[in-house]
Amino acid sequence: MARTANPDTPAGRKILEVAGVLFYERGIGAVGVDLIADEAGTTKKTLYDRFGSKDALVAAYLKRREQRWEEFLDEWMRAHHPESGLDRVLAVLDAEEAWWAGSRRGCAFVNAHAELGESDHPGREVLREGKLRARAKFVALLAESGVADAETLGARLHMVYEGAMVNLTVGGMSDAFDEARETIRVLVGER
Amino acid sequence: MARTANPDTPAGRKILEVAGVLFYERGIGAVGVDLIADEAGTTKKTLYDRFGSKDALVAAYLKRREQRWEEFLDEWMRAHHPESGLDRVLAVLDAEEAWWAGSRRGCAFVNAHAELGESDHPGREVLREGKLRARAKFVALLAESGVADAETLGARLHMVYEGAMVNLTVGGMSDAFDEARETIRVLVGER
DNA sequence: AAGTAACCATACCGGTCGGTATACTCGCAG
DNA sequence: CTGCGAGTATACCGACCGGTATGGTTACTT
Repeated sequence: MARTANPDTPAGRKILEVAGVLFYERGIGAVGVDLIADEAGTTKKTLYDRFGSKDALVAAYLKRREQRWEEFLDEWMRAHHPESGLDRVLAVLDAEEAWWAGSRRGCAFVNAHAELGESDHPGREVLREGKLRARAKFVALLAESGVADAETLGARLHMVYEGAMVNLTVGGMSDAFDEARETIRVLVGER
Repeated sequence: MARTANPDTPAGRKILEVAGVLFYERGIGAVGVDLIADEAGTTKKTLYDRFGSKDALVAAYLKRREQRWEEFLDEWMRAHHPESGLDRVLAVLDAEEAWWAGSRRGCAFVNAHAELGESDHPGREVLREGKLRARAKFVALLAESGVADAETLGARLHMVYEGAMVNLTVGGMSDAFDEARETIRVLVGER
């Protein structure tokens, strides 16, 4: 008797894939489990057999989203192989712009935070971890390039990066990422 | 026959006040009109007589929130009367920290954007305008102090400010505002 | 041959959602 | 005294919500 079901089956993967699109595009609360099951060509029964609850599916969606973004970023870095510390940081912004590709929905984690709030939802910890990992990525890129005080500078650059996302999506400022890149140039001290 | 009712009545004001707390604290989708009516000591009938629909009430909530924040900020400025351009900008961050006062729910506009998405909701324009006004505030504070290129610098500082909100609330980074103030000092060029 | 994991199909549950309907009271202005 | 705007109280509506129940079909394993 499997107390915690294994979601890694063909139907389970399809459900997670469909949920990934629907949750992000329409919001977590706005998408019902019936719709996800239908859209995935399966049934609610199977969804609950694989994931146990909607909350667990949401948590799986967030984890998967984080994982997919990191894979995307790694591949972007491999394809564009920026060399200087500054270029490597700026490449993260380029990758993020490409990652969204026109969607105005913004950061999935910020959106999820708005819907999950201060509850004890299993997905909440994923959000916090995701932002900490994003910050750590900036710090690591700077440290690899031998930048002094990478910790402090990385935190500042990450903050600019997060602000650009908000300004682009909520504020509709289409040049937010250009501004962010310029701001980062200033903070890194390029002249 | 009033096609668009006037919400500015005792019951209407009470409903808007209660909705302001509930929508922010629990999220727009998570709060039903029945709850708002109950909590306001009135009835759903009155709510619909005043506002016409939940969407309209949400839009009114967002407008009111924007207005209250600007009043709060003005009063904060009057009470603390910072003088230098830098101090005036930093005071906005101080005010924002005081404005939240411990809540981890984050920016009401960012949260609303997550729930309203790309629909044609009447509240969406309020969000975009709100962020533009926030940016304009930074620009104005710098321009008043005779800073050169206030437009560019103001946009950058505003971006840092928005990033700090995200990192504090979603990332749980409790020192986000301290980092933002330091980053702003660097960008303004204080030494 | 028996067991089991994975899956599909359908029906059902209690609860909540946004929104409407009906009918009544009160205070005030013409 | 009549009309009306503002308000209360309650009942109702169809739709949808997350979650469960029942039952049957494959296919692979032991």
